[in-house]
Amino acid sequence: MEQRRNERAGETGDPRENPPTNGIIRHESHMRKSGVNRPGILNPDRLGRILYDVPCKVCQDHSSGKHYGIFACDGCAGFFKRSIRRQRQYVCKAKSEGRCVVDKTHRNQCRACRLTKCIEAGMNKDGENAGGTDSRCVCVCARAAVQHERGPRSSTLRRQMALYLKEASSSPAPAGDLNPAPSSTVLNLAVPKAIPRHPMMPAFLCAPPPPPPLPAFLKVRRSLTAATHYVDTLTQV
Amino acid sequence: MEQRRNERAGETGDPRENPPTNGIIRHESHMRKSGVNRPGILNPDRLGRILYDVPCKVCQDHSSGKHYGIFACDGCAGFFKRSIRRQRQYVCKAKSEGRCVVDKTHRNQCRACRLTKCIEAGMNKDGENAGGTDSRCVCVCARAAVQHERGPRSSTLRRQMALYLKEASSSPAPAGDLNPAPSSTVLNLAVPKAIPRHPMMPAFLCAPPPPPPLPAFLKVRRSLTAATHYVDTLTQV
DNA sequence: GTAGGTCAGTCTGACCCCC
DNA sequence: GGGGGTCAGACTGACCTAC
Ligand SMILES: [Zn+2]
Ligand SMILES: [Zn+2]
Ligand SMILES: [Zn+2]
Ligand SMILES: [Zn+2]
Repeated sequence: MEQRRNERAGETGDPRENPPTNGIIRHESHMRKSGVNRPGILNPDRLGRILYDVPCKVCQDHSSGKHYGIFACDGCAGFFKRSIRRQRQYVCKAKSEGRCVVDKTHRNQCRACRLTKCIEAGMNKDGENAGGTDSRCVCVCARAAVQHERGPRSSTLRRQMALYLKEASSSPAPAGDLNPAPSSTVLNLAVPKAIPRHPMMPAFLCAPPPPPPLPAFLKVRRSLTAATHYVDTLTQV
Repeated sequence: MEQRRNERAGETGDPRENPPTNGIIRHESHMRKSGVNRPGILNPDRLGRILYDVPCKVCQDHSSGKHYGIFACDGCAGFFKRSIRRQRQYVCKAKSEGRCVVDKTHRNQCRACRLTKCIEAGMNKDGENAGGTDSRCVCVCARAAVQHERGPRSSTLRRQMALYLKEASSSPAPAGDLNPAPSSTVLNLAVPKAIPRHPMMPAFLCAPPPPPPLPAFLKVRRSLTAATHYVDTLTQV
C-alpha cells in the first residue's frame, strides 16, 4: 500500500500573514495564562530593548542589539538560532533561485534566502569575529558545530517539578491499572535510568519512550520545543 | 511610547519546509496521545480515501475527492475552508504580482495566489454549481456568505465535559483563594449567562472574558481553533 | 548586553465523524 | 461522498532569565 505521507516535503510554520494579535493583547494573555505565574512579564526596565534607530542588517526591521555578531532583530536572531540548532536545510523555490527579497515584509517568504542573507550579513554562531565577508559555512557544512544548549531554565524545571509532585500526590493512579505506584515514579525523577540522554538534558526529562505512566509534565501544554531539540540532537549525533 | 507590536503585519503558520513527520509516526503519536482515546484512528475502511489518479485541480497533488465543487487535495480544501471562514485577505508579495506558481511544492509560498487559484479552479463555497468559469467572488466580495459552522462535535463536547467534571470533582480549589467554589462553576455550565454568543456556539464554551475562574477545558490543549472562529465571527458580524 | 529559553498565536494537512 | 471538525506538528517573534 502506498504511504502517502512519506511523500511530503515542504514548509511548515508561521509565515505570518496574520501574526499573533498585538502586544497589548499578548500582555494580557500572559497575565491570565493558565496556572503559571510568570515573574516579570513586560518588565518596565526592559522596554527600551528595541533600538529604533539601528536596523537589522538582515531585514532592516528595528534591531534589538547584536545577535551572533551583527545588529539584528529578534525575528532574524531567532530564525538563525533555530536554523543552526536544528540544522535546517532550506531550498529556495523561486524561479530566480536564491534571489528572493529579504526585508521585513518578505523575510518569511523564503527561508533559504533568509538564512543565506543572515550568513552573508555576517551572522556567526560564535557571536564574534563576524564581519560579513568569509563567515560562511555556519549552517551547511560540518564546521557548523551546533551551539551549546543549556536545557530548560531552572525556573522551568522548578515549575514542572512542582506541577508533577502536585499531580503525583493528588491523583492516586493515573487511569490504568498496570501502572507502578506514583511514589516510585517520583523517585525515578532523582534516579535517572540508563536511558541514553543529551548531556544538557536533565535526566528526568528524558521520557522512557515506551512505558505508559508518563509523568504529566512531559506533555506540557504544547511547548515541547526544547525537548524536541534534544531528541533531534540525540538522533543526529 | 511606541507600541512596537502594533506595527507587525505578515504571515504566520506552517509553510512547510519541514512538515510533520510522516503518517506512521503520526499514527503512533495518536495512540499514545495524552488522555483522549480517539476511536478509529487510521480506520482501515478509509485508507482508500486518496484518489491517486485524480489530481487536485489547484495544486496537482493527489486529490481526495471533490471539495467545494472541484477535485482537490485535503490541503487545498482545508486552506480554502479556513480562508473563507475567517475571511482572510491575502496579499501577493512577489514582484510578479499575482503570478506565483501554485503546485504541490509551491502552494504554501503565496497564500494570495493559492486562494486565487482555488477560486479560478472553480472552488465554490456552496460546493455545487461550480465549473471553473464565472464562479468568482467567493471570498472577496459580499457574496461570500461564510459557510455555516457547526460548532464542536458532540463527541468533543462530551469529552471536554467529562474532563471538566473530573477536574472539578478532584481538585478542591484551582489555586487562588478568591475563586468561587468549583461546584458553583459546574452549575454555570448548565446555566449560560447573558454572554453574547454565536448561535452555533454551545453556551458553556463561551468563556466569560475577564473572570479568573476559567473552566479548565477552555484552555484545552491548544486547539481552541473552533472557539477562535466563533470569536472572529462574533466581532465581525 | 547577548546567548539561550519560553510560549502564545497561527497555519497546515491528514484523518475523523456524520448526514 | 463530501461537509465540517480535530489536532499533532511546525514556525515565528516578543519577551524573559542568566551568564
Ligand atoms: Zn531582521
Ligand atoms: Zn529564495
Ligand atoms: Zn491541492
Ligand atoms: Zn503570489
